[in-house]
Amino acid sequence: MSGKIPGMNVSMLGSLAEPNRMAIVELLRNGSLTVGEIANRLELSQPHASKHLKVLSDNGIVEVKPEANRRYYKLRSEPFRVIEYWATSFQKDMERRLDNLDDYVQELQNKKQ
Amino acid sequence: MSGKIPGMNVSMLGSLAEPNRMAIVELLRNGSLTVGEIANRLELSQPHASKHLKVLSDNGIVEVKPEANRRYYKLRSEPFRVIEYWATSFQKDMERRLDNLDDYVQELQNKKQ
DNA sequence: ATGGAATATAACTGTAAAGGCATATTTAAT
DNA sequence: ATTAAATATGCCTTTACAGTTATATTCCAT
Repeated sequence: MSGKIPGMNVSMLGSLAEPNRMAIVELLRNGSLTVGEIANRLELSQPHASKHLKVLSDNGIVEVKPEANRRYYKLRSEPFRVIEYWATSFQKDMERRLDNLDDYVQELQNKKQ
Repeated sequence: MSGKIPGMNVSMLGSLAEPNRMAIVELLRNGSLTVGEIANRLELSQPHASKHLKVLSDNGIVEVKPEANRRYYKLRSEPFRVIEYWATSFQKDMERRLDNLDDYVQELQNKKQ
């Protein structure tokens, strides 16, 4: 069962486009943390932290490792590879268009009519 | 360690994290387009397209070149460079942590208490 | 088994943003 | 001058989601 290659999708981006969730992600750069630790450091209520972590988890940004009472959340690397690839592809397209002078050609065509 | 990435902010990500705006951005891969062309191809109302373009413009994703009656929108490259750099920095941090066995160390520390 | 700690979740509220409609503004053409 | 085309913007409604509170669940310790 070859897993489908997860592409770029808006909901993944959306999960990162929220201040508290971005703060969580930045916090997890340094390694895994429990819900309580995350809530404490970011001064969020526990349910609030859990909710944001669920969004991040549903979008594949983080993964959980239960350890007795606690749940350790940590970043997954895949979404960041996907985002990097996506962003790079845009830069390549833009460079290519510059090389081919598509802009200039298109501009001329537009002025023709 | 590993501070914030200059230029990366959630509202920029948020401007891309909406289906119609993502569609606009993908459409603009091929070059600049007018509001009307964008609205037609994506089957959006003209005001709707204009509104989304304003969000993208306010966040530096696109730039405008007025040409008589029309306004040509095209992608800016900077935000994509910023996003790529940001995503790359996360992968580097994760690789580094793997190399340093930070996970293991942290796990031990956590179990100590 | 009982109590407490850590976490998840359901129900609720408030607010911000998407989407639609009408209109203002700018420019070209006649 | 007048008309038409392209675009922006303001107002309105609806929907989505962040945030709070209360409660349920799970696990450990005694």
